[in-house]
Amino acid sequence: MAEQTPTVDPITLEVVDLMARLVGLFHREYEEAAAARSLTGAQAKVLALLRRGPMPMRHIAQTLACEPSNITGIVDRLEGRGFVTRESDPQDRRVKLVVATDAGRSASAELRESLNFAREPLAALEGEERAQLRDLLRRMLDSTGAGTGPSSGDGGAGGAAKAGGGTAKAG
Amino acid sequence: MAEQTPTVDPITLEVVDLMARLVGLFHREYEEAAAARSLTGAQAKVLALLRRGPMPMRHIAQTLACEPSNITGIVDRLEGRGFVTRESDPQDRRVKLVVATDAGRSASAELRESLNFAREPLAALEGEERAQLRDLLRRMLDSTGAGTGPSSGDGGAGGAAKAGGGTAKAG
DNA sequence: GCTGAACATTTGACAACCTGAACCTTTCAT
DNA sequence: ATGAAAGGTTCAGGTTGTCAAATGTTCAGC
Repeated sequence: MAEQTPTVDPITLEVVDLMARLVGLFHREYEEAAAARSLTGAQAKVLALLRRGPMPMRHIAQTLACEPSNITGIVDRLEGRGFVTRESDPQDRRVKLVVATDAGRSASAELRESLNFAREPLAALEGEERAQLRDLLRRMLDSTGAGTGPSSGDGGAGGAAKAGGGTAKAG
Repeated sequence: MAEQTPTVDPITLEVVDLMARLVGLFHREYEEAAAARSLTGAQAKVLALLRRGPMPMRHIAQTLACEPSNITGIVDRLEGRGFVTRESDPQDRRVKLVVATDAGRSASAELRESLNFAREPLAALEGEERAQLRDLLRRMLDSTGAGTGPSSGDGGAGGAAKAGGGTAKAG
């Protein structure tokens, strides 16, 4: 906090700007792909998380950066459609493990494969450039220690964060 | 559908994965920064769009990829807090131009500057590497024709897309 | 000039997402 | 055994988003 950065590197600013547009693109693609399978974005994210195996609700909430009470509803709807089931953890009966059903797994897999995001914009780069990009991104992410865990797997379009009723009080 | 792409370039896959994590990070940061100023993500996005000048509601809806009726509500709340005003376009009285007030402009500017995302992960890169990253991202985005227009300016974290009631019918 | 199609915005109903506080059950330390 | 702590759920309340049906405005064609 002691450091004053009144004017940021102009290149940095532009990168942030590009990133914002990329985020927009990615987010849109993801929601559309989910909607095409009658899933909402949030439901798809949870389902994607479950591809690695059963997971306690609390862990889901942490990964998605939202309140646990929120997950309850999402899992309710997912369960109502037969995409997941709740099983209580024999180790700790407070915990409920959310498990993807076959339908859930295959829906998530389909969704992941339908994500054209990879092919479209990335096709504009040469092989070596892609490797360059990969290295740069990797270094950025490593620096933040933003590891959700093992990386490859979910195509989750990102965290949820505080937005709703709380701080923002409208007229 | 005719094209078979069973196995994508492994580097591409990894880039997509890294991108997804980055998108998540960015998204979260953006929402947090907005919440810190008592704004929701959607409100911040609209405000960011308005940094370039007044804009018809219809255009806002197009840029954010959502229904115009949705914008009505967001602008309502923004207006209720004195961040924007509605003025009818003298050229076409059907159109309402949304204009950011001084408060709105400065809130958006503050938000933009508070985005630590730039400093944190981007600090891990050298100056030249940042330029490299910028060029690569630029090429990716140009290829998709995802130009909202002149690029630099808004920090809008992206589109909205279908999520709600429509296709997803819960139990 | 008048009529009707097309457009921009709004309204209302409804579903999903999200937070925050209160509550229940289970676990664990004392 | 008792009480604090943790995992989930429920409930109330606000925001975002969709869709369908208004309302007001513009524009083409007659």
